Amino acid sequence: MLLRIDPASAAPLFEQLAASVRTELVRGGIRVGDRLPSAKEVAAALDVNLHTVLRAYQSLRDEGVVDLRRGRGAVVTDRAAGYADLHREIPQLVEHAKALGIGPAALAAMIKEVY
Amino acid sequence: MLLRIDPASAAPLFEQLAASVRTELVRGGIRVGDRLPSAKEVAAALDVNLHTVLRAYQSLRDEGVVDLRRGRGAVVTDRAAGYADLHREIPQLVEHAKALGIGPAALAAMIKEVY
DNA sequence: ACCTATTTGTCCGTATGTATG
DNA sequence: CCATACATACGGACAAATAGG
Repeated sequence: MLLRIDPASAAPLFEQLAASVRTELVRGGIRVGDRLPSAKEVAAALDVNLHTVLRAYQSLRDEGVVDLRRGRGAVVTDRAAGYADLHREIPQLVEHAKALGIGPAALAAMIKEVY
Repeated sequence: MLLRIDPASAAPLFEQLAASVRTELVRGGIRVGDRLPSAKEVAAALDVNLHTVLRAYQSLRDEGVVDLRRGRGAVVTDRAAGYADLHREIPQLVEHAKALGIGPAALAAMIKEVY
């Protein structure tokens, strides 16, 4: 599992952190039932404030992605299973696009269009 | 409009504040399109921290009750119209209950039961 | 067009409380 | 009982958007 933040990004740190967790869920680096590293650890590792990490975790909790409890930490709920599905679907889609000679920008544009 | 907090309550201050706003919406003290007092004002009036009020406002924003923007403040959205409906329905229900000789505790118990 | 005040947004720091293991 | 970890609240600082003069 690798949580990252981009100091150059304009996005708030806590959103970057939450997005990083979601990306790991899709990538398979974090799975249902896993416990996220404690906010304290993440804060120390990324050199951000503890509250910033907690806020990210709380937003994930509000989304239903993790179960957040005192003394226990943040555990990925089964409601995050959808991310694992994307974990399978996305590479498949990319392969199909490649076979058709569709580049990443064009594919992304199509996704946005449909969305 | 009268926002209140109960120091004796175990509920978090920011939730009490959000609840107080919702109550005012139901009571009719705040209506759609109204602008809530600035977080700074509320903080000073209730002697709580600015961040605590902002957190309450942000939770109301997450619920879609208010539109929160820098420099402008918190404006009640039309999605809060449901509260105004309760504003009409509740007194009506209470009147009917009174006519039937049903006390407040009994009525509340019925509400919980049905809920 | 400019400046200023207002107001929320984010981040950091500190402290204390509370549930978990 | 104790260490861990999140929950809340306070405080300070700066940024960014908005409104008004």
